[in-house]
Amino acid sequence: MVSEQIVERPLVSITNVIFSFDTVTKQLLVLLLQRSQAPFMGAWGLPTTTLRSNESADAAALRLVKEKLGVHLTSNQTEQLGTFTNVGRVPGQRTLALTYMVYLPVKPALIPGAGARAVRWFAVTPRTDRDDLVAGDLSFTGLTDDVSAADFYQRERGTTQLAADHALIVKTALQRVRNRLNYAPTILRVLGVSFTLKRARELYALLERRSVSQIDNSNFRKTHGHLFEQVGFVRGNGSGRPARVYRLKD
Amino acid sequence: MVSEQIVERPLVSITNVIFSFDTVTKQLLVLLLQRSQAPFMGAWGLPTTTLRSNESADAAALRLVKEKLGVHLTSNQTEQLGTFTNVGRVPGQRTLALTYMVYLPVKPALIPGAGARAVRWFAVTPRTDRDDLVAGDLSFTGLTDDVSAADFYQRERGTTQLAADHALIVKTALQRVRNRLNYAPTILRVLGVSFTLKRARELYALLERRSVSQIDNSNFRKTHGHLFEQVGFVRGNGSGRPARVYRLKD
DNA sequence: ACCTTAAAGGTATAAAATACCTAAAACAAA
DNA sequence: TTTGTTTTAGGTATTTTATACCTTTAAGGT
Repeated sequence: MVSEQIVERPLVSITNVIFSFDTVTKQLLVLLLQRSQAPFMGAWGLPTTTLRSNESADAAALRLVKEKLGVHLTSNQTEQLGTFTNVGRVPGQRTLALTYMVYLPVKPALIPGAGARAVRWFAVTPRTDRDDLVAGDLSFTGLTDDVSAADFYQRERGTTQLAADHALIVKTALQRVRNRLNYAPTILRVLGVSFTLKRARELYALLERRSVSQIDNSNFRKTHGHLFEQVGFVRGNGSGRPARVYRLKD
Repeated sequence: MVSEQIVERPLVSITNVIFSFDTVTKQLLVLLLQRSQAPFMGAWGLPTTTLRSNESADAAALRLVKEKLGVHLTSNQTEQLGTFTNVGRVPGQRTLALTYMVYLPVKPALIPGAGARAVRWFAVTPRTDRDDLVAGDLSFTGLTDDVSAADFYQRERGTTQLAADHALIVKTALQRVRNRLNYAPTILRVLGVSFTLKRARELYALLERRSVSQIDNSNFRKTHGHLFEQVGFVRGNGSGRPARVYRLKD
């Protein structure tokens, strides 16, 4: 456990892929901020902090959300994604990234804090062969689907790309989210603690790169119904019968 | 990325769950060693080393295998499992564990190295509600299936248990291995670069807690055949038609 | 020649997923 | 009260996939 040989200890950072949902435009969002410090000054990247001696990585991920967005979350709204340790991933000090996925049940107002020139929600925009992150005039190609992690670090990366290996981290996150859709769709937490099946189908459609109409209401209940449980009714949200409200089981 | 605030940096360790297979007894094995140093002196635990400044965590996991077993592996025989960061997981210095799963295609002879009083292969022994690790007179209860990670650190742990949170790590590894059986059964690498479908079914039976006869040969080909590709024939290994040899696709 | 074991194919049934449909419920607005 | 809208909640028919079970052949051993 504790090998007493002297090694220079790396800096341990926590990096979050924070997901939210825009109920108006029906877009899945990821939070990026524009760095105002070296390294990667001016570049857009994922929110990051440094692990403190008295907190677990999970706690640090929650603290990071609190600091950047003022939102207090509990641990079932985060999931460990992976640890990125490539030696050259950040210039200067050796830095490890312990990464987490965070599902925000609200879409809070954004105020650039310390270390950030700007902060924005980027819409996850699935293309046929990749995902893009789009916010108005700004756009990042998450990563082409078929590029392996090993290849990623070999590539030249331009100034119009995300800081460090954050494109790889986002790609990994989306992969994980898609894998889980059929047995543990925790991404649905971005819809709030409870949600209608309509909304759930919209999110599935987006991530599975198909249109909402391609996901049959009746069949969706049959195949995914066991993942949800009912909590009550919604207030009439317009015309038509109000949709029933569900939450994730377990 | 680099927050310049002064924090005490944790020790970053690499911990491996090394799997192998005994072709005679048809047992899935995990390597444990008995520690000869504090902390947890005398306790059995997973092989661990400290991350060096000039290597990635993946490289360190491979180095650890080389140091403990003298076997040189390449990166497609390891997979990141997760990072364990609970503040109290190790007494003394704050220590993070970056954990990997390693699939050994051979079962090398064991020599206790530095820091170890003994080293042994433990058979993964599935029970109805848990898995045990068994080596002759020694036995450890991996962990009861229904104990969550959060609960794990709350519990009192006796001296007859694995060091630190290694029981939790092993449990997590077995969970992962089982999840992947139907789409990416990398655990089959313990059978070597190539293997017969008979052997594959034996390993599936073990992990799915059923008998080999319950897994129909013909059906197994139909449902899992797409995961394998043929490489040739084996030499006659006894009586009967020699089994064809396959390897994992992709 | 005979035994053994895996390969390689088959069929019949069961279970799951999908396409498509109907009727009722619950509201808003005319 | 009637009409329109949208979801609920159920249905059936078809297709696909998984499972149980069986037969024949291949390729070795003795």
